[in-house]
Amino acid sequence: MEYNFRDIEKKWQTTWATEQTYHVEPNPGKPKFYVLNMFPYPSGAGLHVGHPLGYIASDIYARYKRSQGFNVLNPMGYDAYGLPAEQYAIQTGQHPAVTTEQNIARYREQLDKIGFCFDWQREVRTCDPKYYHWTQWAFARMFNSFYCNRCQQAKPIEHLVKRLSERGTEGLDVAQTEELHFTAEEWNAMTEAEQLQVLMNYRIAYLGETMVNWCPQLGTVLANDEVVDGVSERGGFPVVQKKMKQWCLRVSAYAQRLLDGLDTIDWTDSLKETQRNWIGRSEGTEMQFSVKDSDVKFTIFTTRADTIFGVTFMVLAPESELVAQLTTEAQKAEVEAYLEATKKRTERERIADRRVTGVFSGSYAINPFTGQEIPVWISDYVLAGYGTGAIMAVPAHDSRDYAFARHFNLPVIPLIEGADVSEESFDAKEGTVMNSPREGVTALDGFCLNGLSVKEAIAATKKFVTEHNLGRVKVNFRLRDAIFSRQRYWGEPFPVYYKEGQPHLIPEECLPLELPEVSKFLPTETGEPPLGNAARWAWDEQARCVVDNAAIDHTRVFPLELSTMPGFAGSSAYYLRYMDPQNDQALVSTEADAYWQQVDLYIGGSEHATGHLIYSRFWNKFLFDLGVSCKEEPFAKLVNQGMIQGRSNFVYRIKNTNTFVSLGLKDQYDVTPLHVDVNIVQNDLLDLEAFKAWRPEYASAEFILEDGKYVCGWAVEKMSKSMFNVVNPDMIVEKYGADTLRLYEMFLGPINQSKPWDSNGIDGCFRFLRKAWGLFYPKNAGWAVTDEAPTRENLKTLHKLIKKVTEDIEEFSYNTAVPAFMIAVGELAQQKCSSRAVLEPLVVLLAPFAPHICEELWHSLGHEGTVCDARWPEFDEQYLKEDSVTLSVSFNGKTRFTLDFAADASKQDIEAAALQSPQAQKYLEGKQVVKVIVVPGRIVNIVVK
RNA sequence: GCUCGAAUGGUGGAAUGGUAGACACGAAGGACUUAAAAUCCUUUGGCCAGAAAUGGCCGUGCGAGUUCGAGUCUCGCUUCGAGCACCA
Repeated sequence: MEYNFRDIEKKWQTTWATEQTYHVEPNPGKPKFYVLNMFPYPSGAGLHVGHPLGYIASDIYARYKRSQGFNVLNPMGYDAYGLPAEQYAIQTGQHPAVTTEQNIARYREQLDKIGFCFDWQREVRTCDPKYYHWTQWAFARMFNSFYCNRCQQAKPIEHLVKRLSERGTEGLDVAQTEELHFTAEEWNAMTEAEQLQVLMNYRIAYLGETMVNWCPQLGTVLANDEVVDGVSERGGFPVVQKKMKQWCLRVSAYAQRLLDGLDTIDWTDSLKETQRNWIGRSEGTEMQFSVKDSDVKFTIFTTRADTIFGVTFMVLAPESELVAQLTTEAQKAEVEAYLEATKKRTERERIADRRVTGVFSGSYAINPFTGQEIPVWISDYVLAGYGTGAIMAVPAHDSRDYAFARHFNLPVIPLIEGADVSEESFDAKEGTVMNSPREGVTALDGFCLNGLSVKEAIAATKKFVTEHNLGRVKVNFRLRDAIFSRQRYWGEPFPVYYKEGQPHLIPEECLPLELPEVSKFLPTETGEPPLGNAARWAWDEQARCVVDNAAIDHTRVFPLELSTMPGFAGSSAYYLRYMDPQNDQALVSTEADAYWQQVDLYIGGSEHATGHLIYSRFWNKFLFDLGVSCKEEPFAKLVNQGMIQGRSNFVYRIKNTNTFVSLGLKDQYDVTPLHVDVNIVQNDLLDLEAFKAWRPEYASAEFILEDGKYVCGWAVEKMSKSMFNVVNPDMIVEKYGADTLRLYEMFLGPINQSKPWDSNGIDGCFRFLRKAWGLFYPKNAGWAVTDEAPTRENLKTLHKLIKKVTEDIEEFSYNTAVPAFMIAVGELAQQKCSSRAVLEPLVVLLAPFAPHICEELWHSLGHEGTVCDARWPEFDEQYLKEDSVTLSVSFNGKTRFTLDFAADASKQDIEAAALQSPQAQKYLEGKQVVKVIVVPGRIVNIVVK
């Protein structure tokens, strides 16, 4: 019987769907295993062969775990909010919900064809009100929480309110936007609106006036990770800095926990490193400087407190509030001109053009250690958002300060013995300190660092600064709070309305607050976000429902928030929702969460390292603090699948003709390489007829062939329509079947490695499946499996395979597991094995990789149910033992010949036999044996002189 | 600039410090066939010697080192990829 993959795959996909084979429920009697893929954004282009790579890898693992007796949760859903659908809506007027729905249907159809064991009953969509109910709910909880630094935990805002009313900010150690100081009396004297305003300083979800990345073309703000090289990640439009009132999430409060948590999870080092970079912990010192002839004092942050004696100027960020305070009358005009000029430069220009710019403020700071006067400058190389927005500049030991000092002719004082600072600064934190203080300079309390190493000097300075109350030791993080508003339509609405200028939450029981219909998806004439076009977008506080805008009276009916949430909102806790997707009382029930706990295996791309993977860790930690999630980290193990790149093909057209020349001959002509659709090229040979039919202008094409063939050139590029190198999984499935596609995607290379899609090798996987099928249904014969006892050889092949496949799956080394199957099937075919005792375990082993064919064979073997529930075979060491072993014999490390020994031969026996073997005599002639190394089972190395 | 990772035939890629190139593709030759497709068999890192069996030498980006023995470990480079980047 032929291997008819079309019938087989259709049959089992239908059966799995109708019988809900992969639906799971918590089962306390069984250990759980939670496998998760990063859910896709359903784009209009559909899936290409790169998308399923991770899904197949996790599907194999899920099926394997199920076979091992685990209750496996393997859900799938859609990250359905996003810019492309909205941009498309703006262009076509099509409602994003409609296009999203269509795209999802297409994705589902494509996914179904590949035979995944997803539990579709648990599907979630971020744009579904039943889903975003809980996104809004989490936001509301963040709004109503603050972060206590002392207990390192989020707490209800009422606790803070109570404390403020009792003791004010005295001794308060909480995460905050800026350090406020007031007494209990002052707090109690505030109006409600004033109190609410103050609380914004502490809330985990807060409305903050911050510099944001504003993208005029997209009409929205973007998060830092959505801006790449100064342009928007989506669309590549310019991004400018703009001060706006925005919802923010106080992610920075969790910086230390986000950093520490990395040590507890099984992620790749490179990904952890990326997150460590992004969090950017830096331990340093804050020091206070007073200003000459002024009451103003300001604080700077430095990691090199030891260089205090080398400070020759101070620098303020242009946006710093100190600029106004420190600019003298004489410098005012110049400073203002400079501020104006910097404002105009976009971030991109600043990155592209790093010329040194700056202006003198006119003021002088006083070095607290020496009393020396130091000029205060303003320059955009100092960032307002990091540290205190002010620095002490030590040109001798900081390259940026050095560049600035050289440009404006400021003095450079070297502080490290032997450091040559005539050409460049000496930035390394090493060497022996000198000039600290210089001769003739007296330092406060006789403080002296000379002769110490840099490390010692840093420690000594920190101690001194703390003791003399000149500042404090401080840890700074680069991680910024996440900007959480987007001026877009297609996103989760905020459950917020504005009363007396202050945001108020709509009550939790009124959630979800559904996204309203709008007349158009563009910003309003007055520049408000698209939700400003909604006619019915106001909150009636008494009726507790959404009403027409016309009803707004600011006493009972109030306007609702017009921004929506960003893309990462919906994807931050979806793994929790999968545990309990239908629950309308809670994001996830305590029971469901207690059973499924956390994701055991998460598979997805590393491009989310500083976006989704940070946000969802933050989000989950917050929910952990609330007691909603029982685990602090959401994803115990993470495997990054590599990107599948495109493999483009080229034809070479002779210039000004319609003649195409084959690759090998192209150098003889003046040619233009042109992309050609990879789907009409096979093994780099062009299908000439298909090419002529591909485009009208090629209908009359002529060819110069080599050996009667047209050979195309190729290159690895991004998979994209414009390169004509997109390979669609449905086409592969149509031609070879899903099982072949699955095997081939795994066979292509290590899962975590980026690699080009090359359809050339796919035949090998198809042939393998046909061969495997042939063991059960040989050609020109019926069913071949018998109850015959397996031979020792059969069992050896089988157990070798069990061992290899089990190990490979555990290590995600699928690309080596597939060849193991090929070898085993080859061996069994040669052995003419028909024994059920061997073939049945083979089916179970192969099932995770090629579920359809294995399901069919499993049923042919007379079983019910699904092959995934069959017990995973265990290997038995005894079958792997050999009667004899072949050892290679080498002389001075160079292998010369092999010898067979009994499996239990002793080292001495092996050594003696090797030395006495006739083959060895040739190499021993005239030589002296120095020593013999015997590694049992491996090698005999004879060292001769 | 800093951090992390990679480099092996024509191609994708295998190799607990122990016979480098598994397996697959491609290529060449052969069988079957009227023919083609499909299938099966053989060869396939390079160079040299030989009629052949076979034998020899060289080979894992480059240069050192450790070791009886290095693709694998250490150090120094080169190239490519990824992340961060005026973060004080």
